[in-house]
Amino acid sequence: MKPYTHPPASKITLSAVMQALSDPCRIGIVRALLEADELACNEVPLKVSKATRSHHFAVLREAGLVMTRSEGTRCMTSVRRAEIDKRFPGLLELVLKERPRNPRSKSLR
Amino acid sequence: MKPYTHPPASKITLSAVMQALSDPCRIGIVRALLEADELACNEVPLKVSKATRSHHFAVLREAGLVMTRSEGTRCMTSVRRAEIDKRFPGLLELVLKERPRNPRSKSLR
DNA sequence: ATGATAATTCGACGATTGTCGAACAATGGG
DNA sequence: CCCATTGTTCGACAATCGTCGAATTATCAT
Repeated sequence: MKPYTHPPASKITLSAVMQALSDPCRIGIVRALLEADELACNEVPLKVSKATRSHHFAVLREAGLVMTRSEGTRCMTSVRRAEIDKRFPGLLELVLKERPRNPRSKSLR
Repeated sequence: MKPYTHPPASKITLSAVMQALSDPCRIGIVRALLEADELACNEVPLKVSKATRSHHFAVLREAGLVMTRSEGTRCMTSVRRAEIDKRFPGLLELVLKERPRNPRSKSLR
């Protein structure tokens, strides 16, 4: 099993969070997580390899935006909603409101 | 003189804005601008060269966060507050609330 | 045990980024 | 007209980033 590490809420910085959300792919991940509450890496529709997917999840995790617990062979990830809402009120609403620019594309980027 | 170009509000994307704010230096610029309403590049206290400073302002401008008008030899820059507030409500408040982390102070509150 | 499934780790790669000094351009003041 | 002030632009550089395939680890089901 993997010992996922998550920074404490007090260590989460605005710039790190912004950096994590600077990639449209990761914005899509966070939005999907917000809408589904909890998802395995697998279940987020992305057009990237699983290596890249894993990388994006790690970036979000290290920025403090998401929390991952491993369940069997899957890794269930969810947004640290309460903590983020408390520290950066309104931020997650921005992500939720952001609709993909291209109405043609169902999966993000 | 240079014709500063600014993207229309409709072209401003969340990821571009996040990317622009992913640098602590640029977060500092935006906060200073929010507090002062309008500033010349010169007047923002930064520890970087003027070339880098100019670069940061360009990034913020191209992301749609700020607006620059040239007045004499100075370039006066301000946050596009109304447009950003409308498109990304709450975002600028996050920047304003973010206090620079002082390593000396244990608990802010 | 064997195999299937899920995710991480490991190079590697091109692209982008933040930084700088130096050169350049535009303006206003004597 | 010269010159100081203010920004921009131009390489250049190291560092980081997003991406991938391949190898690896971990877990579950048979």
